[in-house]
Amino acid sequence: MISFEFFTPGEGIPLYLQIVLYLKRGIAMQEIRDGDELPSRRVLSALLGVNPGTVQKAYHMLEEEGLLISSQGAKSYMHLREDTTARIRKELLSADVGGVVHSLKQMGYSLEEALDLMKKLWSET
Amino acid sequence: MISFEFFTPGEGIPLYLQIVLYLKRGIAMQEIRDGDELPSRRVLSALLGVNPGTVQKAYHMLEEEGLLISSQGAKSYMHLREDTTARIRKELLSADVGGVVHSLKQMGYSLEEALDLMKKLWSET
DNA sequence: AGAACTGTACTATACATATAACACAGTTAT
DNA sequence: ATAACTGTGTTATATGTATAGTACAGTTCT
Repeated sequence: MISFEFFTPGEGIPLYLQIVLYLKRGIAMQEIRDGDELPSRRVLSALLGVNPGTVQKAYHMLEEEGLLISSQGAKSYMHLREDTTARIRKELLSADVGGVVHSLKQMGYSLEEALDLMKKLWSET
Repeated sequence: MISFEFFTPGEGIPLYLQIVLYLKRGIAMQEIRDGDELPSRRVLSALLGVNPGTVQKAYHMLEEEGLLISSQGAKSYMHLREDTTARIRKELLSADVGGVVHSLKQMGYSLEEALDLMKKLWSET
């Protein structure tokens, strides 16, 4: 059963996307594998303190991406092919890091300053 | 007059916040200085192709932060004290880079991998 | 004084997000 | 078979974001 113990809701980005993102990160670091069982919509919504419809929206989006399989009445499972992990990993990286590179460049940072900054923030957290 | 020629609208984050962010980045890199004149609500909205109310929301938020001064009928100007630049710079960095450091750590990346990744994306863009 | 600009403030509409409260059908375990 | 779970769908409500259109008051320039 996939755990959500490290899920920490943030701000500025829709809840259902945060759930999607959390699971994709789990896929990227291979903590979530093919066939893993997901909490039901009702259970997860109670666990996270959000609406069942919000969880449904997240699960449904993952199903449309082919990462999740669900059928009426039965439990839901992850569906990950061999090349899926690498694809998700690449997708997340370009979205996460790419945005920051853009910001730092616009703020006039050099690559060296950006690297130093990342080192500093990495050790602080 | 403050220029918006490098403003490129993104997705997933509200337009009025993107305008606020763009100006704060200009402040952080000291391209925008105390007393600088801003485009009027109508002019900027036409320039960016967005609604005047969206620009007003952005300007109003900056005014509430004390970074902008506007009075009825007159033009709007930036209002930046000595310590403001450093404060904004710090605020942006912790928000931008801090979020990515968190993501990369959650995805199981090492500092070295993160640095390599930033170098790669820096040269690509 | 008049024209053209400025900020400010409404109204109405539309869409996305999130909530609550249901209902119904299929699966699983006892 | 029954109970308790599962996925799926509906309705209604509320809030935030973004749009269009309009209006009014103050400022600036000629």
